[in-house]
Amino acid sequence: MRNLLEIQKQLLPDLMETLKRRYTILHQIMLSDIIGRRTLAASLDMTERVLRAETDLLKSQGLIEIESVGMRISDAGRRLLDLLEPIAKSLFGLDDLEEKIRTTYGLSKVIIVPGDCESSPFTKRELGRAGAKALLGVLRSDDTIAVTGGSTLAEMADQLSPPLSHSYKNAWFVPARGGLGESMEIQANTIASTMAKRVGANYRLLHVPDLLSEDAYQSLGLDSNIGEIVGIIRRSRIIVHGIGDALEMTRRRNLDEATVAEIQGEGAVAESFGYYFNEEGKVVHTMLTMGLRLEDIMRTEVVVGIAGGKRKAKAIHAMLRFGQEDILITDEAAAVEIGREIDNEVQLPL
Amino acid sequence: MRNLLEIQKQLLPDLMETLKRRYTILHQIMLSDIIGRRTLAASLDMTERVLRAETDLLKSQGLIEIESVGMRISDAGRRLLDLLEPIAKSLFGLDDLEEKIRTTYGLSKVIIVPGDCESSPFTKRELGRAGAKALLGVLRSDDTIAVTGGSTLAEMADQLSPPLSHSYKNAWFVPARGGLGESMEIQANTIASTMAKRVGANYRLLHVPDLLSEDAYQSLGLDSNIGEIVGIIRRSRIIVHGIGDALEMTRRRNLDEATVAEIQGEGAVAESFGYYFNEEGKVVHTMLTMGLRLEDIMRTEVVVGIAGGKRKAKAIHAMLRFGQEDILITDEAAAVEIGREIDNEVQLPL
DNA sequence: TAACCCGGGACGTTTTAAGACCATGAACAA
DNA sequence: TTGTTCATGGTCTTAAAACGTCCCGGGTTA
Repeated sequence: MRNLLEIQKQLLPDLMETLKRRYTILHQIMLSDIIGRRTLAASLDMTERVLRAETDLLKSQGLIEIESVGMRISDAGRRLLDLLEPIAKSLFGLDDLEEKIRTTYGLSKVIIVPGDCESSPFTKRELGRAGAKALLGVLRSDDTIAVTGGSTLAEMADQLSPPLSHSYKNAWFVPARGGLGESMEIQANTIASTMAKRVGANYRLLHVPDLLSEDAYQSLGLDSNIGEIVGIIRRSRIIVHGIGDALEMTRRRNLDEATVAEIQGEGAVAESFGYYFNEEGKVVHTMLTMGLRLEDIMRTEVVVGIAGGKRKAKAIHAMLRFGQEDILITDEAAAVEIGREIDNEVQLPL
Repeated sequence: MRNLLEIQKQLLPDLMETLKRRYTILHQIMLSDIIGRRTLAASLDMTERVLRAETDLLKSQGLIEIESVGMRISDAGRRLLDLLEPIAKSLFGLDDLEEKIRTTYGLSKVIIVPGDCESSPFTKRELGRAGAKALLGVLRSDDTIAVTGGSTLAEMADQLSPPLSHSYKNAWFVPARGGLGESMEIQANTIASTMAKRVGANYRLLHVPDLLSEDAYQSLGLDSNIGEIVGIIRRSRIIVHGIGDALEMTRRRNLDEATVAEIQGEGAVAESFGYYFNEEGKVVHTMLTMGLRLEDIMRTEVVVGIAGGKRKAKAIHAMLRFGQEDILITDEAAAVEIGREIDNEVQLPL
């Protein structure tokens, strides 16, 4: 059932909006027993004219009856509404959840794609698409954008397609951090260059390992070339970062057991751009690396976090508590978990 | 799955059109491997510009890839097509069937509503709605319309709602025939008056029984009042008639056993406006009654037949072979049967 | 009976879709 | 190598649809 909608959404991107709108109108008419056009328009916050177009359609479909005293739902309309209810629930459910998360943590935007990244590669792709769309929504023509690595970011880069007739040839994509000992495709460097190519922008790479010894850090810091690119990175207006589970990231970074134990001992649950966060969103561990620093993130105008899957819910939630996110892209599985935790928190003080 | 599609058809009738269009385009691109805009536009009979709008959208959805050599379907597009196939079948199946029936019997229009009248009252209602819509499509402001009786016609009358801003106050609705010994709601007289009222037209009634003795026929024929209304009936520009199973109609008319046996013996399968037809569409039995005669039907401009349900498929088919129909409104159950029979016919000569 | 709200009509404005052309570039055949 | 063909993508103009807004006659209600 739900599946069909997802399929159609690809061919009819504005299907959901229309469906929601008409459902809402029909629903409102049902609730109101009988209601006039102007009153209805006001209560739904629509202009009279567009409402009229919709009600004319509903009438021609036999879903409502229009009389001189106003509009009322027909039997067919009532039946349709019944059939539509479960669909509408899930349709509006995510909206509500987006709004809840948004207001709770003061974000400017939250996007939840239906499904679960962990179980479906399609959902992961959708997550990437949503991220790409969100990025294009905030991207200006001469921006500098710092991106981290990770498979989700890689997917996002793949899904990034330049909008028709808009030039980003003065924009710069840079990696937020150095390279991890991982496959090429999900390196921050790779992602920065892919994104740049896809939208017709420029890119700079940071050729240093993510994890540095004190010595190496000092000596590399003196390199003028590296210094320059780090300077660019730190002045980014936009950061797009994945969010990782702390434990998983220690493994991916191949940290030694002592360090892993230390990080775990500090209660770290989330990792992003080289910092480890505990459940309260406090930084509990910092890695000595080149690239973005905590203070840069604080002053960055647009911080876009992107991650999905139930297993990452805790980590995402920690990042939200950290409080620097502006836009969150996640999936239903993670969002539902986060919503649950928000409810628990609210109930505790009672 | 199918269910949701039906719901959407009600709430999003316009989106279904675009869904079809985009599916067709995507499908064609898939079949063509790689194809240019102009070539594709020509093969789909669209102008280049509107095709371009669609392909731009398909591209932005990541369903096709546009290169300098032309357009080709992407992996995601191919997957989507697979998923969409069963849906498209039901979306297009009926259209194809309509066209097949239409061309086979030289009709001007065939409308098939999804479902089965016999099993679902909703389908019957839809049949009525479709009939009403079709009638309004051919109705002029000063027409005379003859209608028969029957439950389907009654439903059609109920679903008839006057189109916005069009006056039929010079139109006349008349019954095609006299009254049957049946319930009031499905009398031709009742239906004619209901329809007339609903579109703001006039009506005349024919107060004679459907079945007449020779004597009665002669004497009533001399009545000037009846003569006048029969004259109007016979000059109708439009006839809307139900189609009945022959056997069933003999029962409804309460014919005596001898007559029933006679009609059956003649191979009658269909009944409409008082005539019985065999499988080949030949009139095999005529009832002595007032109202429309065969020769009137021959010269009538617009003959609209409306009936549904698998059980009536044979009868409908016989009427099509009779060859006087212009518009046929039926349901999926009957149409599928008819389609099957057409296929058999075509294959026989091979 | 007066005030109010209804649907439906009308109209000017704005936005969107469509049509028509052209520039440019890759592929291909001579 | 060069000319031709067909592709995309851009732009300009025009036609049409959508929209905001106001008004009118009619029915309902206080």
